[in-house]
Amino acid sequence: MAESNKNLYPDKWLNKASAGERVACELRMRIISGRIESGSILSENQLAAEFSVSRSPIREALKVLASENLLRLERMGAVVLELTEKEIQEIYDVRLLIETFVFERLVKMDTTEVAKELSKTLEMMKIAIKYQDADDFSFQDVAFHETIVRSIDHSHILMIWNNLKPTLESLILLSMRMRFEETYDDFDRIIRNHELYIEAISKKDRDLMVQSLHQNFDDVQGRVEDLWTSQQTFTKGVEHDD
Amino acid sequence: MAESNKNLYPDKWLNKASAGERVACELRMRIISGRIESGSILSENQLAAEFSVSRSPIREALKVLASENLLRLERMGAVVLELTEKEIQEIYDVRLLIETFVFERLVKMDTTEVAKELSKTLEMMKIAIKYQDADDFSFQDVAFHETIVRSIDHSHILMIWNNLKPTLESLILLSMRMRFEETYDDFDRIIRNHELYIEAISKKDRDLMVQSLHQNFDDVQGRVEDLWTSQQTFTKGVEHDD
DNA sequence: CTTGTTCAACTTGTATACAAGTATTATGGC
DNA sequence: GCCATAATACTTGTATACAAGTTGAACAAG
Repeated sequence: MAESNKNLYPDKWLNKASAGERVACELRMRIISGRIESGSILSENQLAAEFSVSRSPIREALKVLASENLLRLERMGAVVLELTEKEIQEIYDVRLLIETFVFERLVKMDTTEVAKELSKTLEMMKIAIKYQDADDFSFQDVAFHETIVRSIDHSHILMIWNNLKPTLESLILLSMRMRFEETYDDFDRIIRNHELYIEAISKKDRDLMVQSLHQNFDDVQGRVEDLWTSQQTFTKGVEHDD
Repeated sequence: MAESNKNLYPDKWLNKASAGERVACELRMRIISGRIESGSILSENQLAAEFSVSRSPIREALKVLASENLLRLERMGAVVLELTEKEIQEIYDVRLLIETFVFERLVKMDTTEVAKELSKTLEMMKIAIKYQDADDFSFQDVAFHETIVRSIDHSHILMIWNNLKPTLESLILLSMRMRFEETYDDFDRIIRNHELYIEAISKKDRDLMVQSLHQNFDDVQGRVEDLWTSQQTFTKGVEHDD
């Protein structure tokens, strides 16, 4: 029971974060993982007591999570929203929108620098696999896609990404932790897909890009479905993780 | 001097708003209109004194404006960012992305209800023109596009819209106030373009939609660059999920 | 004049206090 | 038992207080 109070969000990603950010990251993970059930009503005082901080950082965190559509702020309390399959699909829609837009810009640019950066990140992902570090792997995976988004220097597309990123990060994190517990074969395929992605960007091959983009989504999607259907199995896995 | 202190944001839109929201709306207008110069550094205490509220609502407002890319929160003070031509262009990129996505969904749905709602809003826009009320007109114009976005019931596309909306609202508001002072002919064309838009949605005519969408952009401000070469690729992805 | 140090006036982040409003529960009348 | 009303215990929104850190200027030493 005490174990289930352990933080889901990696502490080492919170080095210089304020209390509000810490609470937001942890709450986000708990909501997406299902540890906090959808439909629950959270109050500021209750959360402040639980996290041993004042209401100020809690308010900040709730505002952030509401903007990510994980909560709905009401008169009395914040209602936890469900991350349905439809929601996951919607996230995929947005990723497709963003990354396709980015690709169309990229084909008009010199992509050698981006490809280099992506290759570097991919190397790091391989190391993370070698040392079985799901968190590091997730971090690099997110960084991979952020590199792509940032490459075209478009502040509003970047804004959309910044809104999507926290949810995506949490999803990937939970998904990858599960995989490191179970099947290892998946990672070869993930790495190959990323290599395809880099190749598509280097060669400016639109079809290859769409193909790898879809496959990359399937990599996350498949496991996410299990994620909320077998909540207990997952939580156990986390507790053993320590 | 006294005149320049008048609020730019319409009071009647702030009926039930909190102090934080009021400050955010007013600050947004001042930044976008240029009354607050880009590069200025705003501090919480200074703003609290200026708006005669405490730092709490000010902090809330600054967070919001930072998420809209109008400010950059730094160690000491919030730096006001410039709304360059490039930025305006980017906003239209996103509008084009969103509304094209929405249209691709709409053509698979029954659009009679949406068209009806849009027609109603358009009627109100005409009334606003008749009575020369720039604020009402802007309100209905924004509502028109929000109706379109909401019609497909896609929470993440709606999130993107919600992020874009405040800036867009301010831009339209300022633009329309200027036009009501000057040229009147524009409004006939604006109304016609919106009618085209409704027609495109009713008849599910993709070409007409793209045409009216582009013209609508030209109406408000600036030009739209040729970015929709990616339409084909993007459409593929949308159809994939059905 | 230049350089290094100290100090004072700022800044943000967090905690706490207060006011106004809402849901719930208790209570009184029937 | 049942309904209306009042008291109570919550809620949020805002104001204020405090802590920690940063900036920049005054100022002394060389």
